[in-house]
Amino acid sequence: MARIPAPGTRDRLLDTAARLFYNHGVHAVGQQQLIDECGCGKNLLYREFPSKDELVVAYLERQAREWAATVEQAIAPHAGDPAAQIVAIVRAAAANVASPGYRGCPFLNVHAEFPDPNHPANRASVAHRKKNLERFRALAEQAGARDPATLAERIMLITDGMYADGAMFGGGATNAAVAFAEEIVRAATTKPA
Amino acid sequence: MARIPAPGTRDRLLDTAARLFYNHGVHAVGQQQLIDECGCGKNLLYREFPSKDELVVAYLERQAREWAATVEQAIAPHAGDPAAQIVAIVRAAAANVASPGYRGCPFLNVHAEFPDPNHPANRASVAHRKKNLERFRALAEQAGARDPATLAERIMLITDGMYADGAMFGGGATNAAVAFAEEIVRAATTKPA
DNA sequence: GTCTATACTAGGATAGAC
DNA sequence: GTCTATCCTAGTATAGAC
Repeated sequence: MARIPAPGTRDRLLDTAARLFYNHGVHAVGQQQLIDECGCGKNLLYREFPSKDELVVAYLERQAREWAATVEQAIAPHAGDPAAQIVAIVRAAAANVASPGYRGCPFLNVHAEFPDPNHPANRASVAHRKKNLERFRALAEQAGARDPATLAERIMLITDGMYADGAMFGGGATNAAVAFAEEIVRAATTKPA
Repeated sequence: MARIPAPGTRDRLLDTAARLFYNHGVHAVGQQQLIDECGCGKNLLYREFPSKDELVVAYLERQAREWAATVEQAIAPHAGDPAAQIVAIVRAAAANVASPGYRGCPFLNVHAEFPDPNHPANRASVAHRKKNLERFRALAEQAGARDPATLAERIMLITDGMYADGAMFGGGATNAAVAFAEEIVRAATTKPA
């Protein structure tokens, strides 16, 4: 069995691709540019990712893993308090949006570049959002929301709106979005008088 | 003075470009494809739009004109009732999102394809959104909102979230978004007891 | 064997000439 | 409307260093 050659190659390619794809858009980045910036040979790129489509999907999966880790870290301190966990996730998203170099939600951006619903990149971005919405819905249910589906939908509206604002205006509305989310979570989970 | 050749040419080019750009994304549409679908010659395209960048900007301006007309029509029946006008605009946006073939906000989509803040298409899309936000703020003020800027920001969050939802899931959250907007407009404009 | 680097194909891009 | 120039794309294959 052949020994694994240059163990970090795949990660290095993926890191470079993620940076370039996010900053310039997928279509604007050529494979040659990726190779140049990564400093590896073309054969390695095509050994690890036989096509650009597969590379784009791997990029989205990498972003999804990163986001999942961010969420885990954000909700851990609020174990047993699902209402606080919802707000903590919004707060983590807001921190991303407010960070320098923010350029919009990578899933929404890729989706805009690949409108064909049969394209693997399109499917991957939609799948990620479905998982996120479902998580909000589950937390809303655990929090005893009167209408968990509606609360989850509203939280998604707020976070997606915040992503758009961050991409366009640089994140001026993040504080307002977090306060908004706090308000509606409180309103949806407290018993009416 | 030379007579104007084929008066409808520019509009026909713009209509075709709008359809193709919106459905497939700007980068995915070649000038040759546009010529083929429009049925005109290459010289006409480059006479009307010397570069693709200018064509993209013209496309955005066309979308902005359409949206402005939609807004005028939506708010006219509610003259003198700025709170109702805000909701009417959200309702008009929701109707767009729910219409077949919806593929996201054209300004957000173009912005995702042109990340360079110095690119004219980027500037055009940001400018359009600034105008929209300002309109919401002015209406919120006229409606006597306690905090017009916050109400406007929240309405923008909701509409942008609705656009993202429509692009990804086909507009399942439009009704929820309109109801949400109605609620917060009412809450922000009614006097507290 | 593992890698970088280069050459190459086939096609599509913008743009301009006529 | 056709034809050309120039460039860039994805992807493959090959040459040569270590």
